[in-house]
Amino acid sequence: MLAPIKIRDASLKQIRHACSNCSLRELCLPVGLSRDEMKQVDQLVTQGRPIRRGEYLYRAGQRFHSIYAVRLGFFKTSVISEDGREQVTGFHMNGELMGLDAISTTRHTCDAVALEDGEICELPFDDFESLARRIPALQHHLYRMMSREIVRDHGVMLLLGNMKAEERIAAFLLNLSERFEQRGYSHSSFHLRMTREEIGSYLGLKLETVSRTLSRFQEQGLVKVQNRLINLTDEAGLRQLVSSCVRD
Amino acid sequence: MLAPIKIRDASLKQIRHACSNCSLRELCLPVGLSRDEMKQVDQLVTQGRPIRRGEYLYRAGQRFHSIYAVRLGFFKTSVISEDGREQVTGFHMNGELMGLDAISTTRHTCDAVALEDGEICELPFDDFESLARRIPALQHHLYRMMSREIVRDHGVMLLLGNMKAEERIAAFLLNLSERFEQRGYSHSSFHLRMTREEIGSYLGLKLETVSRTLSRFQEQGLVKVQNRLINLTDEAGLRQLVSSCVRD
DNA sequence: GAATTTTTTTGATCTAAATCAACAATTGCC
DNA sequence: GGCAATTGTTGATTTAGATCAAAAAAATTC
Repeated sequence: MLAPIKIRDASLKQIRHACSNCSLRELCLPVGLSRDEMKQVDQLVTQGRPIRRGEYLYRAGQRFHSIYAVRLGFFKTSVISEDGREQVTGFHMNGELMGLDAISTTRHTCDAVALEDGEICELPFDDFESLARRIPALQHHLYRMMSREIVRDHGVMLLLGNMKAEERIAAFLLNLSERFEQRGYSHSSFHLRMTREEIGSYLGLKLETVSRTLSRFQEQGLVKVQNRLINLTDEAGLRQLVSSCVRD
Repeated sequence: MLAPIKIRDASLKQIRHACSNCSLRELCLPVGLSRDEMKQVDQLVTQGRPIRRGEYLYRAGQRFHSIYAVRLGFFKTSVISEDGREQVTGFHMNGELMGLDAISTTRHTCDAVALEDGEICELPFDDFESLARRIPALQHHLYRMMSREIVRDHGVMLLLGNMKAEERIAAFLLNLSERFEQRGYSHSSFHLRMTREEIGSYLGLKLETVSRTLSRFQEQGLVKVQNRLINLTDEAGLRQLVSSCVRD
């Protein structure tokens, strides 16, 4: 969830635990599976496939067979409008699922491309579904993951519909920070895998605005920017930016 | 799907058929259930409850128990940011589900309110889930409905991130038109159930901009506007607006 | 059905972000 | 390691839509 809708997500820590050290981590499955059930899921989850930067997992219009779990790396998904405008719909890192949008039409509705070398897990959806019928926790888990995607999208809608450039970028940085931290990386220092243009496309801004805003943040001592390396030097300040503007 | 991502939805007509005349229409379940399965679903789907205009189905933060199927009427869902800004996340009419966002956290993440008197069906989610395990078509159907919501949200993201006011409003009118038509109402003449402000909140515009744009459309002969009654007098023109601006 | 409140329209002005432009820095490639 | 291509920065200018304001029209309430 990118924009600050106030809902506590108590389940995060739990999930992180469950994901830490088993072969199911790429599914982020909560604990509670029997040894036998685990084995069945394992069989479904094919060995992670290495993916090179720039490689597409799928493109809009292609037939849908599998959902994809990021095991490693950084991906972007985007939709292209009739007249060729790109809207980045998300950036995805390990433990996150892609392709859920395709279930409804049995065709992919967006493109998914790797922004750095990585590894992904392909989950044939038919198999997943029938296995889910036998393993309630698995069924429930997918409902939860899809629901989470909807919540995330609503957050982006709030951001796009209501926030101004500074707020959007602050929210974006804080969101990345949080997600890196959840994965055991530094929350205050991280590398952007995407271009300014891609950030802009996600946030509904032009790349110049993204660049300028980052520069301004730097002047204000909120962040330190060296190319794509970001240092959050005043997280509280950023947080304030997100939730304070346009107060009435 | 609001913005024109080019994916054909072949299943719509089929669904409409299935929904036409059975007690499951509020779930929009595709055919293929046995008589016995139907009966089980029927038991789950409580008798539709009448809802008055202004009544809330749920509010953000409340515990999640059920998803809601609109049987009749017109609803809006919206998220409120920390500092009180409202983002309308959707308008919902009969056959559509609300509350899917709540599955992930077991708390509702948005408000749902009736914009006119109507009738809704409450579906206790736990029961739904266990029934879904026994009825594959039901399980699959919920995955599809959730996926569809994700696709729709991506369309809104495209609209908010890339389109200008005129395009947004044209897309919005065409989307309503299509949905009314799918339900057997006129596609060219319909009544807006929401205020200009609510339209604006959904589309990321101020109410003045919505009003002005509608007036301009009227001058251009694209629509006829009488209060909330809308007459699409040049659908082709509207369609062109949506897909032609900012061509490069 | 008169009075109050809410919603809508329209005009004037302002402003945040887009656009246009030029150059600098990085990255990737032969 | 040098060269081309991509990506990023910064400045000047424009503009779409926001904001402010006021009045008109509808809807609601008593």
